[in-house]
Amino acid sequence: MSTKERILDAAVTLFSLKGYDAVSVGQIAEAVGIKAPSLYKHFKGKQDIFNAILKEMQKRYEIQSKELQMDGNNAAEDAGVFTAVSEDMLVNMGKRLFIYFLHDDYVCKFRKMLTIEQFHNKELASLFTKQYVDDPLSYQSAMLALLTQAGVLRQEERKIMALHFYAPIYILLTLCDRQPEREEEALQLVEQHIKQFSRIYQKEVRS
Amino acid sequence: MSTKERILDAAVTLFSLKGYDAVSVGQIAEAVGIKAPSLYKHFKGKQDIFNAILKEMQKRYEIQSKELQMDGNNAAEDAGVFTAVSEDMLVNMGKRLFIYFLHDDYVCKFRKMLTIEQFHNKELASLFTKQYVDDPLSYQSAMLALLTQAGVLRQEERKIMALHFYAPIYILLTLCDRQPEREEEALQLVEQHIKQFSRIYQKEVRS
DNA sequence: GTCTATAAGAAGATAGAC
DNA sequence: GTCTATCTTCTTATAGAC
Repeated sequence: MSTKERILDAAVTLFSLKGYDAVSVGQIAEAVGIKAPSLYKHFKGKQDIFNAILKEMQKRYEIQSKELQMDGNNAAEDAGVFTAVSEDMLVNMGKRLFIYFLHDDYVCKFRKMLTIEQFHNKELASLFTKQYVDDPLSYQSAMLALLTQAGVLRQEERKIMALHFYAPIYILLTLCDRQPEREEEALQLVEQHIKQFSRIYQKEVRS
Repeated sequence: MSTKERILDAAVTLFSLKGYDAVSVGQIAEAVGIKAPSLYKHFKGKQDIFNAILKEMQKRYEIQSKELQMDGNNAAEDAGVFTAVSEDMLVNMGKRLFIYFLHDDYVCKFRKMLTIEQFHNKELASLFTKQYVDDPLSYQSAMLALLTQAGVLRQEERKIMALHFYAPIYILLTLCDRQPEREEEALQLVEQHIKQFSRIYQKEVRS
């Protein structure tokens, strides 16, 4: 790992814990194992480091989006076939999403950093909403629409259905960001949530 | 309004926008219309101002909790009577909760401040979770249990049911904190969400 | 690319006049 | 209770030696 990368890594770690303003260039340098002035050979300044993190993260996000969409298309194709096991499919999908978002080191730190900095300017606010609200909702919406068309789930408003699927996962994820000691509890709730979600949205079998 | 109160007001406004570390004592003083050293006649220091905001907000929260519980008990008693209009009752309750949380000036600023500072220490993390996750969930859970017992809603896991009711409201609330321009859209989604929530959780009338 | 030395400014906080 | 003046420390950033 190059020094430039190590600086970004140390910076995102500190920013995710204390926020941009509470972290000094000296602290970043110390975490890397160099002195503050050496850092200016790699970046123009503190803001430049922050921008580099943003740029790097957006690059990773785009790559990850494409991969997820591929998985999604596969999962969606599966949905048509395995109508019976749709609950397990949803549970696995949800848990996988949850664990990935929670345990991927860079993703996790970046999310915390954005959480702290989201009110700082409009671009950061938009970025947060895009990555953690709009994109997940539109992705889940598309997936759930396929399950509806396949006749597995009830015909309900798609967007709201996606909200019912994603919002509980989101609130539990942000809970874990804040209190990692409650991760096990949260993971169980995610599982329970999805099971109950598929139960209540299932097409009723006449009793 | 006393100078002490005006300092707290200016401080919470600035903290909710930029976070504790990005705000200087001088900026707070300027917002109040005094010079920085004058501020030290009212508070021991910057941290003391922050603590006072915290204390004040917890006082208000406890008062508000008691009031809400009273409303809740009333609403719950109503629930047994008006089984037919339970959907409207839920919609009104949800929208009222949403609008109160979103438009009460101090509540709103304090929530943003806590959002920014939640990772700073364990007490702030616990406080955030209590006020915006655990307490609302346990309150909603109690209310929904009464609707279940009254035979209006299906018998499902209470905690998850509360999560399905509250999580969408929570995610839309945090969206509005970040992007107030999307408030109208969010409010419509809240309404749609609750209507769909009561539809899918309703005891099925045999077709 | 790393270091030491250092500039230039802002920060939190105190002393003491009024 | 407010002010000016001041202290000390920390901050970002640069200059220049190695």
